[in-house]
Amino acid sequence: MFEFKQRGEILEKFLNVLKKCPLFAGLSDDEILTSLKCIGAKVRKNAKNQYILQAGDCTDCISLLASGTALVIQEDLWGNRNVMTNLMPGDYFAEPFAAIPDAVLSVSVVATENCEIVEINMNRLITMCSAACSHHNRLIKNLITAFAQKTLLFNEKITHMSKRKTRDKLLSYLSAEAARQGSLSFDIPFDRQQLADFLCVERAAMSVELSKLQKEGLLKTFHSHFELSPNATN
Amino acid sequence: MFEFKQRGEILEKFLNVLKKCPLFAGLSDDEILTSLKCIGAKVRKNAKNQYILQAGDCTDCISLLASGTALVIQEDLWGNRNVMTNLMPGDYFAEPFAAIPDAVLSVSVVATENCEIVEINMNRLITMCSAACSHHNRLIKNLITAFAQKTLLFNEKITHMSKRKTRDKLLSYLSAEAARQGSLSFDIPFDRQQLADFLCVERAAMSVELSKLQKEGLLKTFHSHFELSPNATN
DNA sequence: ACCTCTTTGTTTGAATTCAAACATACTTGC
DNA sequence: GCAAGTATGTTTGAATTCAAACAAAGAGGT
Repeated sequence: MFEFKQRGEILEKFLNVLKKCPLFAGLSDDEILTSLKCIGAKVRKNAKNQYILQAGDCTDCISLLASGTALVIQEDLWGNRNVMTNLMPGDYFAEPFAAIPDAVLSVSVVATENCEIVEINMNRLITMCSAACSHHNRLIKNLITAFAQKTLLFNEKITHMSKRKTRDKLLSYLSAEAARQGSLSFDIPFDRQQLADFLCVERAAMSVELSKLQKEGLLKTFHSHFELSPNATN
Repeated sequence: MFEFKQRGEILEKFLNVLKKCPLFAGLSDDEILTSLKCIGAKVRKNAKNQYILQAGDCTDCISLLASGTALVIQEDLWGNRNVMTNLMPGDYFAEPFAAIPDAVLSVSVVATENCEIVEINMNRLITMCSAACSHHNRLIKNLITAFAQKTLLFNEKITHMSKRKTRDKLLSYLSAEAARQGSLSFDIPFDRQQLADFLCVERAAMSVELSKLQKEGLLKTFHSHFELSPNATN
């Protein structure tokens, strides 16, 4: 754990990722680094399979995934796992819990690869600094947009989950993913078990449906790669 | 449709509701009215069963429900209805779509009673007014908190929906509602069909489960009133 | 009071999903 | 190269849900 005290190699490394994060949209490289210093961002690392955050924890920081991949999950007492979202470099998480004082995490975050995380204190982010730096305004607007986009993402997940049949959940998710990536040929960020946990169905039943869909010619898939036939989205 | 040009009877009528809205937390009555004028809030009315907003629409306004009740729903081509949330006076909606330029509504909002709605332009809300009124800062912080709470609300819904069995979905939702209302005896804002659409199950199957739960002594219910037995939350 | 419409609970057979196996291919580490 | 572990697809019977129909109770209007 260290602070962004000065601009060094390690900051440069993250800059390319942070630039892609909607939180820093419209800011120059220098403004991003100045902001991180102004806000007092910190870096932490987590090894693969470690919990980055655990349900029951409290946090007042919005976390940015700088490298690696992770999953936001919910686990119940019987070991059932619900995958809320996947996290890629540039994604942020824990922001709603950080924005509400003393909110207890209802989800856990698990590293699926070795991860580096930039933590930004939410209070310092939304409280105007005394210097009233000009980009701070921009940051706050970006934060609102980021929240809105996360809400839409959950909206989408609910849309998929609201379908009654495994087949329809799959097609709903895969169509949305194709739309997001702008191509009928795309990779998903899940393996089979994770996809099943994301859609809240049995992996076995899902495998059966994927096989059927392939036999019917609606799609082709190999591991995490999918190719939808143009009429699969009807 | 009219604007908040001056403080009049009609504003007073809404004030009691708006005061309860987290968006205006920490603002005095006068500050709320000043803000609404500053931002240029407008009022619209919708009769029961009318669409307040429809999927496919665009809006740049966050909407506050001032009176009446409504449902945020998704409908697919086959008439399947997914109830995203219910809306009570003081609740707000459409805010993620208003916060993202040109975002198309993926949900509809239907009045379940006659409704009055206060519409607030999102751009004017998040853009500092030239007067830089002191409460504007507070409003923006409130907006961020409001977004965060909405995200947690969707999180909860996903938690309920992620349960595989109707019974578990019911218990998950009812326990959460009891916790929210701070009592094992409470009313829900849904009738049976709406609750089924909220949990994404068949009303018939849900009715059967509710009967079973009553026979097992885990709860009592009559219409929208529920009483959980203390061991129902295990 | 009467009729109609709405809401809720119940029943039934068909369709779907669950849950637990198992087989196969592929990785990973030694 | 080999062994152990992981990921994926398949199969099976049991459990659950769907979908449609119907009955009963209640609300609302005339």
